[in-house]
Amino acid sequence: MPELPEVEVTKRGIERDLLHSKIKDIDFSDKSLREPFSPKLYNLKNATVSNIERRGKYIVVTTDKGYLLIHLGMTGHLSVLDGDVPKKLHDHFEMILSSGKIIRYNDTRRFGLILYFGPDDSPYDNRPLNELGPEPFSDSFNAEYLHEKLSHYKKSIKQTLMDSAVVVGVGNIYASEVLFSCRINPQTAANKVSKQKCKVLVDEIRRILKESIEKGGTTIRDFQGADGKLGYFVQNLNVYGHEGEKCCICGSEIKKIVQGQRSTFYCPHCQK
DNA sequence: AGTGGCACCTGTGTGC
DNA sequence: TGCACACAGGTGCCAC
Repeated sequence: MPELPEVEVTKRGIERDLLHSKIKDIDFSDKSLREPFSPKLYNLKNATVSNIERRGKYIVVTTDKGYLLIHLGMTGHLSVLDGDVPKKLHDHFEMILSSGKIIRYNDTRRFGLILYFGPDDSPYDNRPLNELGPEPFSDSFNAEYLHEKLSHYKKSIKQTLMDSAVVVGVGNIYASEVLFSCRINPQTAANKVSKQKCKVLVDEIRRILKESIEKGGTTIRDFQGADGKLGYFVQNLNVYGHEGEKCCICGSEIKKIVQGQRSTFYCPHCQK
């Protein structure tokens, strides 16, 4: 489901109900996500939420009794619900707020991650957050940085853009879309991408992610914001999922290839 | 240090 | 209709 825009939309969706509110109770299932749920999560009972941030594809909830780190994996989803909504299949975690609302986490494939960090143990100082590359919207993500970083990688630019040590938040959909916008062939070796192209990459990554956030993210199968709304950026996808269709620029056929066990979509004519 | 392959898990669509 | 298989928005670990 979620790349950076979808996580940002989710974060904004829970913010109004969760920020400055009190967590009355915590509940989680006995099935584990990427890691098992820790009983320490109960430390968040009666905690007051002071901050909610997105870092890469992670959501960090800060309280006076510790931190909650949430990753949505492939199929994770947070919703804000009224207290009397019954649990559904694959609901695995929830915070019951003193307002009566519930923040509930559903994750079909359980590739997500929910971790607790103590008040004196910032998640920013620990894995996985401390190994992440720069935020795409930050000043430290610029053409100079990207060009230097790419020089270390011989693998394809597409796979390299999806590497969270290089830049966070660009997943399988937006990697294809960004490279199409930049007219870069996804199979190009990362260390062969010119500094000029790096400048274009930085600009296009920012533009596309920003536009997607504004449209509520991309809904391919099941993504929805915390309010249940679907994402409309799917209408702006030019290549992802468009195998066999005509390129909107040149009219030639969009191809699908596999790189690192993930599908890549591109226009062989526009992206040389 | 970088890289490819695989693992984690469930649901859905396709082709035989 | 049933079955086998491929594939899906992510990430971490392993051996090379």
